[in-house]
Amino acid sequence: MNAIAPPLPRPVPLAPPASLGSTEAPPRHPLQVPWPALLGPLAAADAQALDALADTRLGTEGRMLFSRGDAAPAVVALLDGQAACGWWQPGRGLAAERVLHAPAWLALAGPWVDGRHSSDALAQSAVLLVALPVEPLRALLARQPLLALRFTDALAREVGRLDARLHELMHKDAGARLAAWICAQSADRPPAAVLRLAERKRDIASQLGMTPETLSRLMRSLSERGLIAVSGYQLRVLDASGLRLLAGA
Amino acid sequence: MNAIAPPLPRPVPLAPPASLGSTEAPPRHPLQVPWPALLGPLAAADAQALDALADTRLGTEGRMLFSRGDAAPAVVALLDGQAACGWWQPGRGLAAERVLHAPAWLALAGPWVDGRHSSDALAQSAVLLVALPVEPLRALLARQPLLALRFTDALAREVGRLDARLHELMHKDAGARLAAWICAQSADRPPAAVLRLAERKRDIASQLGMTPETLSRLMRSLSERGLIAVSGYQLRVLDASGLRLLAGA
DNA sequence: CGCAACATTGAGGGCCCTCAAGAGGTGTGG
DNA sequence: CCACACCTCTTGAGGGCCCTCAATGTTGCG
Repeated sequence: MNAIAPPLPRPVPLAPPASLGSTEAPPRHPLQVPWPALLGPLAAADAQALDALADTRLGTEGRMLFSRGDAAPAVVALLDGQAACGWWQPGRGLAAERVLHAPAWLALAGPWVDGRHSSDALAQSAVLLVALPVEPLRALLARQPLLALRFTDALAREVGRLDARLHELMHKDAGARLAAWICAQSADRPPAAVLRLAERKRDIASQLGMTPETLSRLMRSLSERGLIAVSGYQLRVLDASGLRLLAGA
Repeated sequence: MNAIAPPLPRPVPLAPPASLGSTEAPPRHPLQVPWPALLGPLAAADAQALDALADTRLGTEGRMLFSRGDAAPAVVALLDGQAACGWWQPGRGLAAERVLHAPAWLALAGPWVDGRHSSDALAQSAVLLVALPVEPLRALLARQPLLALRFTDALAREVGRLDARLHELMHKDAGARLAAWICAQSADRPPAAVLRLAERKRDIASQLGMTPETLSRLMRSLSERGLIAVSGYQLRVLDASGLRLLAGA
């Protein structure tokens, strides 16, 4: 049928149901943190100052990193591995609202304003985290205004992303959201490149606000209409303009 | 039936269909800007520095304030009046994604990061705006780190609000969203106070991601079940705990 | 009064969720 | 090596939520 390549094993085979519960004491871990990837271009002195505050930690696959309502005394970034933020429902697992691949901010806004995490977060692989305690960070930013502006920019980007997702969720149907997502995924790639899905399909569906069943049906529909070719976790865009049309942009 | 008081006229009788198009040159308008309401506690010197950058403008009811994709050279706040941000659909009007009552930020993140507005904005009454050109603002914040932190906080609050809305939209049905909205509206009020809806019901519905018809039906349903009492634009909560239960929190 | 905009109410239907069953892949233990 | 457990995705059947379309009632204004 739509042969691309033999299907590959799934991206991150989720560990046995995450055992919520006690936070095992994580080992300290000296490391060179890639601040520019998180905050943009940075003065060397600023990077060193952040390093001085930084507290890096390891987490094992399947571990709960934090939960909604937990005290959030530090801004947290993901330096290595994969993690999902969303809503933990007992018996149903974590409904992912966003899946993060390092390097990325895991908790950027929550600690800043009300000191609470606003979602549950789960390690989907072994992860390496870095935490910046917010009070010392505030003090640092009060001395280094250019660094403060980098955080402003990062937060503004976050607002933009959330705004766009909210807009899509309110005004587009499931098919359009999927088409838009595929377009976004293949945006900065060669036209006919093979795209490898980096997350479980159920997580993709969850982030798009639909069920895995609906995602599967829509994938088949797009495939039958000749817009994409799918095989397991590999995907190729066959008709980019048709996809954009469907996406309603 | 559920008598509270005679219904009052609607909040903001929307002007004749907004004439998109040319931006009439708005008059300058000297004014004391209430920065603390927008940014939190501020040093007097910082407030004066902002005043020096501020460019206040008047807008008439029904005027388009900006459109999606427009260049956004300045951060904009609403100082007086009412405005709606959302999606302008030719022939269908503006689907409001958020309705703002002064004082509030109208465009806080967009100018910061990509210099584009991410939504359409419409004046729902006569409005008074204040614009802070982003480049001079950056320069100011680079000199006044405490002021930069105030912007960081404002952006972090914005992220929190968007995050919460996204979560509700993804996981709650229309009834739960309405119940949650009513709870939020009556949060900081005496228990049995009469609540006056400050926006058109179609805008409330739009912000909650539902149609006006669905909102109307749900209002009637809540009213028939004795949870609230509605009369026109007045609303009273009769069973707060029942509402919270319905809201799923 | 006539007109315009809004809200309400009803009828009908479509999108997408829920539930269930089956296929394919992986790791484990006998 | 095979059986088994367990996870994933897929596919189908059925139904509910909510949207669309249309008609009616109300309010405010010229």
